[in-house]
Amino acid sequence: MGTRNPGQRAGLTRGAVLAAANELLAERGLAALTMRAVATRLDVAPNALYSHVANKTALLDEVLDERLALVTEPDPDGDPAAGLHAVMTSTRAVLLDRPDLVPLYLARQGARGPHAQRLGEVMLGLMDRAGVTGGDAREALRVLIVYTIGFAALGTGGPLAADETARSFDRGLRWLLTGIIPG
Amino acid sequence: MGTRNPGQRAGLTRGAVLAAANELLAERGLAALTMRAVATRLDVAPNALYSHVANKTALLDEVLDERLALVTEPDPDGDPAAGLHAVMTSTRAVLLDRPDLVPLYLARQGARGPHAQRLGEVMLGLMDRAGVTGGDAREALRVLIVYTIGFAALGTGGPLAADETARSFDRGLRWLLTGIIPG
DNA sequence: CAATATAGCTGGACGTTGTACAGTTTGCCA
DNA sequence: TGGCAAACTGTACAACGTCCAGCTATATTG
Repeated sequence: MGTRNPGQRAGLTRGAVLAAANELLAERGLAALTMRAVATRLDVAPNALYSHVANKTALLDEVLDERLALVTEPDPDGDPAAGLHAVMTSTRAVLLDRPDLVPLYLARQGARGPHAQRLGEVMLGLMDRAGVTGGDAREALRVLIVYTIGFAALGTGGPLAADETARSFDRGLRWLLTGIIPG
Repeated sequence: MGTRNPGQRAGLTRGAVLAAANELLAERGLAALTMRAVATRLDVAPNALYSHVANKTALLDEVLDERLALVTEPDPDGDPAAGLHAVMTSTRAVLLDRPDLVPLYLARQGARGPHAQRLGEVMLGLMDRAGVTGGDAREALRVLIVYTIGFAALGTGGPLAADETARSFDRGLRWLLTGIIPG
């Protein structure tokens, strides 16, 4: 019953592999996210995954970017500072649901996937409407991203409780936004 | 010549193990920092390390904290904001010299060693002198640490050059400090 | 409809990692 | 001088990522 069917198609797809990886990550953490574990969950031999994913790094890259798809986009015509505030807050919340992921973003020096790119463009658009452009905008973008990812990384543990951490995040974020968009 | 002496004391010390780990990290990066590599460098069997270090995690913890000893302490009687600025700038520089280390700080949810603790107290002292106390001070401390470690993590790669990144860091840091210590 | 190519899967294996176990050797202290 | 604890060794194990060679069910072609 549960035994694998030698030489038979299991109907494995790239999406199924990704989904299994995500489930594993949510249920048992990053350390448990091994190729073998993903394969076991899909009732498949470990190397079968390599028909759909180049290697583990590539798999993680996709898990990473897929996560960012959950960030809610702000109203592009609303108040720019409020929009930026909303994006960063949402990003932090999304990352906080998978704390193990965050060190990976940093080890990879940030995300480069399509969803990450889209978010960056949205934020640049908001800044543009607030009169922050060119190099200044890119610098500010970097500051906001670093701050948010950093807080997601350090946000779960530590001596402060969750809501206190959320308040700290919010205060610092406002300080930054005030600096970026004065008045 | 290079052969090991079976059953003979090699004069290994905890400090030597730590030093070897640090060298390896500096010369070949985190991926090359394996127990076996450390042992080879000390001309010793891999498991000999376990007489001096509990396990690899403990070894890394000590490498991590040792690194923070290099952060220059500020004048405790100078201008508080300037002092905080100096500590964070120094911290970033120290971490930037071992970029591989930074994701580890984040994976461990911050540093807990004695040097990390000392730095925290110094910073709290500066804030106290600036009139920021209690929960406000702890929140501000967290914000500054997260920002600095985050920037060290994302500071090396990316589209901007090193000096541009340094300038971004400085701008954001000033925004935060202005928020923490107005006027 | 038959022959062939191909993509998806399998078993098995390799090299590397962290670390446990048991034994041997050494230096120190009673 | 006898013995003991600490330091070090060889050996081994489980788990990891990933490669290779085969088998097979499906898709493609004549």
